[in-house]
Amino acid sequence: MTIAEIAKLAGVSIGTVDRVLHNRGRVAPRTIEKIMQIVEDHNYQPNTFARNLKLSKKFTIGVIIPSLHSEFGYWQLIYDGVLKAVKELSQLAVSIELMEYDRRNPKSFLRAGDLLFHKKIDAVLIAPLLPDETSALIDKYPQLPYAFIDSPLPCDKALVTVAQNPFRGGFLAGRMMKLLSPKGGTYIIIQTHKSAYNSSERARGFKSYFSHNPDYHIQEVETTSDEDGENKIEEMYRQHKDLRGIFIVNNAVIRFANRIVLLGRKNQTIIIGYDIVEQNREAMLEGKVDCLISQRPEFQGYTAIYQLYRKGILNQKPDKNIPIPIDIILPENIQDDNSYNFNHSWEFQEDCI
Amino acid sequence: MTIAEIAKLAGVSIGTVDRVLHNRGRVAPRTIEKIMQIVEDHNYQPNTFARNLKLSKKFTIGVIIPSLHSEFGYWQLIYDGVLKAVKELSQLAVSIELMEYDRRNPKSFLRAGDLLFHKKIDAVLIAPLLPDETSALIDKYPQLPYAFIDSPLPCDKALVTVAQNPFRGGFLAGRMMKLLSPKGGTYIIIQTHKSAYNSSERARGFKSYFSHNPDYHIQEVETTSDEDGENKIEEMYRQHKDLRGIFIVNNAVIRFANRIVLLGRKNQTIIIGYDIVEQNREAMLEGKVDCLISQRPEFQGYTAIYQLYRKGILNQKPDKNIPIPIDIILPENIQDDNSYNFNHSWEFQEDCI
DNA sequence: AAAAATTGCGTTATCGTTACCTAATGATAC
DNA sequence: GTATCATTAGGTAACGATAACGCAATTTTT
Repeated sequence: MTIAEIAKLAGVSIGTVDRVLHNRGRVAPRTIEKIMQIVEDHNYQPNTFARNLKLSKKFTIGVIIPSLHSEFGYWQLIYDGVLKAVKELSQLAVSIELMEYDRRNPKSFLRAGDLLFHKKIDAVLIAPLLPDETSALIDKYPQLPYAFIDSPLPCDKALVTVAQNPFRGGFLAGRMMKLLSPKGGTYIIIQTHKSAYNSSERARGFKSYFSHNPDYHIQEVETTSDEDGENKIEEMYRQHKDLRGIFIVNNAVIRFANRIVLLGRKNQTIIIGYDIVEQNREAMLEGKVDCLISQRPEFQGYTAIYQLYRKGILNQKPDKNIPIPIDIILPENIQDDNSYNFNHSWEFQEDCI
Repeated sequence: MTIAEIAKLAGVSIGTVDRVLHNRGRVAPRTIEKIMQIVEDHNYQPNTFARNLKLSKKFTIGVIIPSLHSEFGYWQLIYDGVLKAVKELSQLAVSIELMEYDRRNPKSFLRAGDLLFHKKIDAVLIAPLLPDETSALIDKYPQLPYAFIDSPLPCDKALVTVAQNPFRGGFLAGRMMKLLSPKGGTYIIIQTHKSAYNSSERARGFKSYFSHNPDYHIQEVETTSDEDGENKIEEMYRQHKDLRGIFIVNNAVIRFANRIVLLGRKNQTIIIGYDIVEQNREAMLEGKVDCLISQRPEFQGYTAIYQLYRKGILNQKPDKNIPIPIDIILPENIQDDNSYNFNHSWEFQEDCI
């Protein structure tokens, strides 16, 4: 079904049909009705190729995420996925503008946002780690479609949210802790970004798993400065002779693992953390970390870009939430981590008959 | 950069440029050279929208998979993902032709193939469960792009393979067995499709995990007819008093779980199987199954269609292998199974402050 | 009542690519 | 010297959607 066919059926010209379809007025009410009837009856869908050819629309997505080199390269992994998607979609007029910020410095976030909005942006991919500032930024530029990544923001300002359920992630970490350390004792949750939604929810999920189990005593530790956290760990070992496990709610697990190994306490301590960033992978291979929860950062970046593209170029309604599976990584399957990385792929050949 | 611009730079008409770009001859060697130089210098990429508008190409993907209602609905899940992708891509001229077969009947596979190829097909999505027949079919129609799904075929006839590494899956199942049943004893691997590549590789991976562990004795059981397998299980319990775990290498886990519960042996037996099909989900919620490995069937179908589309419509080179992550499902995280299903999504709101 | 503005609709050029149809030019054959 | 052919190249009509423009026929304003 094309505009010309609709025009023929309605006994008008394509110009009139076009004016009806785009609500550009200057059409008699009876004509509008007749045309809309035909459009609905035949379920007319505009030809995407013709439409985009004519409009020669450029679709630029602004990307606001923390510094790529921060957090042990976690954001670089997200950005890898973004780049992969953009590469695939470049011939469909999609491009990006990257703007990094320092998540410990709210002003840098607002600055990044303002800088970005001075460029021509058609959509925004944002990691809403700073809820208030993100809300403020969106209120300042409310007309654009926003995709949230890595972490949800409990509001309906997002077109799509690509993130893992942090509560469930923490809950599952609890289950793994119990499997890996069945005896019970004292267990510690470490948060380095207390105010972050993901952090506190993961901690809540972990506690929730043990809430009815009297054998497991859960302690929480918050840290601010860098050395602070490691020192608190030492203190905990002194206080709790039965300290058997540590759950770090983010990718900083390597910091604490190193200290625990240094203290000679690794043998008695199960360490569970987040994300297969390079240093964590090495730590796991060296036996310093027992379990990692992964949230597939490349996939998140890739998917978020595709959702915005579908909205912007294809005019489709994206899924409101894209839940990221909770991957359990153990030393036994970290070799499969290429499964989690778009840039490598395993070869079937070697295993084949 | 457009064809018109190239033509201007080369001092020829767009018709000539077009003839060069499509190798349609009738151009002087010197002109060809000049035009190709410009094309390379400016890295000319044809406009996808214009190209497809002009060609108004239809891209139909033939889908050959086992009956949707077989294997407890596993293939329906794959097909759900296929449908989701096709829905998104329908406005980009993508459509499918489904052809089901009975994997126990090689002839039905060949018949399905022949039926399919009588229709206008531009690409094929195929589950190569029958290696010889698949090879034969491809050799018969070698010019089309093929995507393999669910299971690899060790040959280079596929444009793209979307599948999980079955060896690693079995290996990880071994690890989970050890975690869930740390005592050791006799453990059984059950295969219902011995000749299937996935089945035998998963079994091999599981055995490999325990290959240097004298505490775990691994026995293999093959079954053909339906009741046969369940009866063999009974026999095994009689023979091995220390039978502590069963690994079923596919989604038929429910069959054996039911029998084991009936025998009153569930308490002493850890049961690990594959795939969150509806019956397995229920079985896990009822405590009949302890661990499932999932291979994200919806994602497989979705991704495979997208890869073929990228090749067919966008003329891009798809990734050769798309490895599917090995998901570990436990009763504690099966509630998150919506994470594995495109059709549901969790709401952040309920958990938010 | 004349001028101005509005309404309703048709016409047409354009986006970049493709494929076909001519039109030159030069070479060869008679 | 003309007819025939091959080679090389230019011209152009689609593909479908869009939006500017044009032109009557009305209605509103002065």
